[in-house]
Amino acid sequence: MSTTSQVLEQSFFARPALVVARELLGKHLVRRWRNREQAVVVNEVEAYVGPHDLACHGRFGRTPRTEVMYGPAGHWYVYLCYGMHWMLNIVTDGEDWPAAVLFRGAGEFTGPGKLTKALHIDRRLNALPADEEAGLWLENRGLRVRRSQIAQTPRIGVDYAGTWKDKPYRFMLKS
DNA sequence: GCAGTGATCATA
DNA sequence: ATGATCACTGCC
Repeated sequence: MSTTSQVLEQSFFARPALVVARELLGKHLVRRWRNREQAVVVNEVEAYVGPHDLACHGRFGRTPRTEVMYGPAGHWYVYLCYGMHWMLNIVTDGEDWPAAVLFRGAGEFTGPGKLTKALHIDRRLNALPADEEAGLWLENRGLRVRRSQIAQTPRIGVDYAGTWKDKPYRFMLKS
């Protein structure tokens, strides 16, 4: 049993989105909000791998919204979807390469919109580094995830993405 | 199956 | 200024 708890640094995220996504399973997403701290185990993520990925927001190039994806890894990318739901992503890869991992589920919260609502996440976190000062960060608390515990499927809600809609870039912890 | 909801971006 | 689109959710 591990007693250590390591905050994930930028170097963890400055790798390909597919690698980061897989390794985020079993890590703890920690939220500090109004002097309370809540930690949930990440159990569902999706990788958006770059400008050639027809499901990735970076496919249209730099815009005000996607600018943060072109910046350094380990920063939050938060945007509003369908006028109601905040989507939480962490920027991956190197600078000038738009890629990110979407958090779809953690702890008892299933669905990206329900997760952000439960953790009080909105655009105030956009473009902030994932650290304790921001009030939202990731930790390795020593949970082991075997490859046999990971399920991989196509991503959700990207039917517009041509052949990229079928890429198995969604990673889930089997229960 | 589909309405709700509003930011974002292209077009003008 | 306008219109289309949207990495979702909840209710029919």
